[in-house]
Amino acid sequence: MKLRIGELAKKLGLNAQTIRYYERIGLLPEPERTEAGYRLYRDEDLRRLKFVKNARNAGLTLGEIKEVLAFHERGEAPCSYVTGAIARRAEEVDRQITELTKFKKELDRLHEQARVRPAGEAKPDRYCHIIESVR
Amino acid sequence: MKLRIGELAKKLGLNAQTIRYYERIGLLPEPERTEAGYRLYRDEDLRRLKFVKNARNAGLTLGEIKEVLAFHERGEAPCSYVTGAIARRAEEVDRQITELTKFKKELDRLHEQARVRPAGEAKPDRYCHIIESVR
DNA sequence: TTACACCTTGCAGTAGATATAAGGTCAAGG
DNA sequence: CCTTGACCTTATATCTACTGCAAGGTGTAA
Repeated sequence: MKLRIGELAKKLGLNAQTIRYYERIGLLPEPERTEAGYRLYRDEDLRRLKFVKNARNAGLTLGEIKEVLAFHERGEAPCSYVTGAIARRAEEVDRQITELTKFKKELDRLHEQARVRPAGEAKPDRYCHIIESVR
Repeated sequence: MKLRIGELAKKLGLNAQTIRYYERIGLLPEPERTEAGYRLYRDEDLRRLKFVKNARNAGLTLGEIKEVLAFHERGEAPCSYVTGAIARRAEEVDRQITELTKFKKELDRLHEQARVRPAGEAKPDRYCHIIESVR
């Protein structure tokens, strides 16, 4: 019924350290403890942490997730905030894909450069002709 | 002829702090100083920093760049090392593009979800139906 | 009893910078 | 001569999202 931190971690595929970290930064409430001081998590905690994990998977930062949880605590629907965060993230991802695609082309070109002028022919005024040919 | 850190930074589109940081981690040698202690950079320093910037643009980590510069200092051609680093990076970039593309699809789906069930209809047992629908 | 897995806290480290504080230098204008 | 402002100095903290480690406590099974 009640889980210790290792069990909770395993259940969600997280590191126990990560869960403690989330608690420290206020993303998770302080849980109940056993007499020996072990953290004990209830279903509610499991749900909350699952939510955090999903939100991370959706690309929200921990800061944004904290915001969303704050909405929840105030009894407000965070959905419009979430929608905004997701839209921002989607745009960023789009930009990243564009960047990386250009970058990949450049890397392939550099790799070609490496083949063209073989290694060993170092000139003293150059660090490396491959890098030197970066555009 | 000789540049102060701000001029060097502007010339290369870098932050002066970044240049000091590079010096601190041993990527750049300690430059000459004026009597007042201001750093003075020569053409050689400019070339070296330009190289570092290019290598960063090529996706090498600062650690890898350090390696490459060490080759240079030993009078060896770093090109085969560089070729390896670039190949590794290219593979990684490919993986990232694949990941991000999947992720973008998921974000778009989530955005669609947000439209489907309008905000305001919060149920008490849920944090946010958008996030809850993350796969 | 001893081995072992698990838990605790606290602190340090990662990459690659960027920001801030508190102060020194230098040239121009009033 | 003095001030203003841009620039420089160092040292330290901050950012993100964790991860690792040390030193020790707990709980159970052989």
